[in-house]
Amino acid sequence: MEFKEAKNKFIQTWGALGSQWGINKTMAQIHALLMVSAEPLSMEDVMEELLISRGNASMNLRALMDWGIVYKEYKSGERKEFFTAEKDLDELAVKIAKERSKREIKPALKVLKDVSSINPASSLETKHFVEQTSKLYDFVLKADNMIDKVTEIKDNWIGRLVMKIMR
Amino acid sequence: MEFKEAKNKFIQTWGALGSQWGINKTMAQIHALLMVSAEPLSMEDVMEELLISRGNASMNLRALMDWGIVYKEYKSGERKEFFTAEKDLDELAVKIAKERSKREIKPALKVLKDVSSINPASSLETKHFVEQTSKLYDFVLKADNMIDKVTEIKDNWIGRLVMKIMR
DNA sequence: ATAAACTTTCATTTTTTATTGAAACTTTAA
DNA sequence: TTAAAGTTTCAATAAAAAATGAAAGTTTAT
Repeated sequence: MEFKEAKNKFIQTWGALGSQWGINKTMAQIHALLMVSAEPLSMEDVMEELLISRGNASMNLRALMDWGIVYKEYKSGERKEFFTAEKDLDELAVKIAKERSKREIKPALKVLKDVSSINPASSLETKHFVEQTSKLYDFVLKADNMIDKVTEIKDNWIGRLVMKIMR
Repeated sequence: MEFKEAKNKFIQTWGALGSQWGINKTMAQIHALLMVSAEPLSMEDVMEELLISRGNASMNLRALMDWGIVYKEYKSGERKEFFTAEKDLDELAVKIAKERSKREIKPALKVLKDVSSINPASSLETKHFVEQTSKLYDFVLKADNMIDKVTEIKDNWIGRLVMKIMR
């Protein structure tokens, strides 16, 4: 396998993985492309490499910047904007985890809290419902807190140690 | 908010969360419904509650069983099949994690390994590519191993302790 | 053996999600 | 200022994913 083929395979795979995890394919592909590009790329470059339209490139680059995992760069003497990906993988994981927590888990938690707070006095059915959703609330809350904690591990002596023990 | 409303809200929310994480809406909704049902439900019950077709119910119940998070039950005297969800949340999380690891992460790892193994001798561009994809391979491998480990935590003395310290 | 009760399959249709591309907008250099 | 270079927006379109429903397939009781 030579470079071009490998690069393409990587981008396709990353895109597919993205869609399986609720991130749109193009967004994941652009990110993949920027990850393995030694130099910042312009929007034109991205369009050409991935064979996508200007609008698509623009929208997904914006989305990636909103997630904080792609940055704009300006080259002196050039009017165009250039883009680079966050390449530190710990940083990348932390940003993705935080963003998904904020966008998806936190709102879900609110709903879980609400629905588990109905008056369970009435039927057996209701009791079971309240019991299950309460457990789920606790569980999701714990999982979400764990994300916060893992996020801090690299600043944290015991955390690193623990990760070594567990491996 | 009374029971029916709360139940519906829970099912809708769980369904939406599912699609954001690459699980189809109906599949997540059926799971939600079974989670909060005190009694096993028949396919008919599921169809009625969620207003979905027989085919849809059948396919998604099968998928949930393939994931190992919904079980068939037979009631004596009844010919129909009934379904229940895995209600132990630790067990649920472990099964989902293992399944996604098997279906998505493992294949992605294989690709990462392949593409990072091309000969980097040639250009600077190629060197950077190999470097980045190798790092990514290591990172994803570590993350995947972590899933295995977390999976075992509840059987594991030091793991539980660690979780307490980190919280 | 057979027919009633029930489940599965899959070609077709519907719904949802992503993409295009051209017009509107913004920025910059002269 | 203005026009060239570049970017964003969004209504229309295309592509992908999910759902339907009727026919085919199973199972079970008699």
